[in-house]
Amino acid sequence: MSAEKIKEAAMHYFATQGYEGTSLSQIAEKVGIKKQSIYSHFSGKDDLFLQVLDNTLQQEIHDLNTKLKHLRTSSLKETLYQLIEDLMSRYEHSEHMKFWLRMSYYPPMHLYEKVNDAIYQHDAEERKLFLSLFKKAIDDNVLKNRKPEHVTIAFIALLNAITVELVYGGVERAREVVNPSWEIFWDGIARYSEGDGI
Amino acid sequence: MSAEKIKEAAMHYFATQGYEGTSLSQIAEKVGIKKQSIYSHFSGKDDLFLQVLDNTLQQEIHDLNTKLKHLRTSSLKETLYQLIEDLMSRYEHSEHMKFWLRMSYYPPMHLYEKVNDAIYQHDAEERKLFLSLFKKAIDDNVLKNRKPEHVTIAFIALLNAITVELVYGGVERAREVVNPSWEIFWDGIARYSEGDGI
DNA sequence: AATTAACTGACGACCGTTCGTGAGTCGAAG
DNA sequence: CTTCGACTCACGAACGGTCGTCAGTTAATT
Repeated sequence: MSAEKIKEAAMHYFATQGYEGTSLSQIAEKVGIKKQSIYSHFSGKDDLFLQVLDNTLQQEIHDLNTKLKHLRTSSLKETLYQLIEDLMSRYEHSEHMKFWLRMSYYPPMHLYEKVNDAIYQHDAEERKLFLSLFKKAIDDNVLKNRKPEHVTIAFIALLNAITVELVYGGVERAREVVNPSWEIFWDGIARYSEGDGI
Repeated sequence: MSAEKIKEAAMHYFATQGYEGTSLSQIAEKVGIKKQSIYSHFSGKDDLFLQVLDNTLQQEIHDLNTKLKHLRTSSLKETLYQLIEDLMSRYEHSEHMKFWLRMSYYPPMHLYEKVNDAIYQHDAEERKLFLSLFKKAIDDNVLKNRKPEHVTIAFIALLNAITVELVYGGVERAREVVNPSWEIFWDGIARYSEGDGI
């Protein structure tokens, strides 16, 4: 019960202020307890952090899976575009993702290995899902003659670019980047770039 | 003399551990002095940080300018590709850029406004330079019928995507992203996508 | 009676910062 | 050539705070 509230508060501050910039008293205050009481649920700051990290990883992979399941009937073009839209709305509404991002880029140094393992697991999962998407599209003759692995890499790069814009300009600024980048990307991969509507 | 060494050391730690994760004693130790001596040159941690930030901003803009000047005779395709290569080699060899990046993404909260001003200045300069590049290319009929502003945005997004990969996978991982992303990007903007060799 | 979760109190370590001091440099005055 | 004062730079000592952590206690629940 209270452990969940602690993890929520911790995630919020870790996401907005980083690991070093967040103190246990700050977390405790937000929950409404004293900082020493955190030790009733976690063995220390690192333990709390790693549990938050673990929760977030599972959440992220789960989100991605259900999202792709829902889009299985759509066209590739629509699926990809929806993934971009989804990225932005998730960033706007979920602290999970902000936390996940920040720790992907700049984890606390003394926990680097553990964080990296989690990231690697997530990235591999993500890559696998996208790859199957593009393989199918190539079989359906939708795409230019490219290796599906390369298209996957480029699409993830596009998502990363939008993500960066989210981090440092928020949703309104990311919006300005999406359309130009998306159009050029789609032009770059689609066999017929015009007149197939979205 | 010693102020320069302090700023160098500070930049290194700010870049690798963030503002909150860096202590003055750590910086002093690297220089070979005591932390109190830093106050002979700077009025405090914030002052030191802001001076490092300022140096870095100037360096970044200067670098970009000279780089573009050197490339003025090359074709657009080669120019853009060289800018990507340059991004990676600069990341590999210069601490300036690592510092700059980290503080762009996650500045210390109480200095947010000042950092943001610097970033805005840099981004505006960058956008201006790229824009003139693409405007000229459109006049030369090299590109598809797109607004130069949109191409600029998409190219900066591409650079950002590569930058992200640099941050969290280093140069070797970024290399894997560059070629697929670059080819698709160029296919997406160039009027004739084949046979103009680079 | 046993377990749990919150509390109070205190710990040493480190943080950024201030103050006063002393050693070194340099140019001008004697 | 020496002496003096001003200036620069690094120092030790110490400040009030905050950090993460540990130990022991209390009150409520099972």
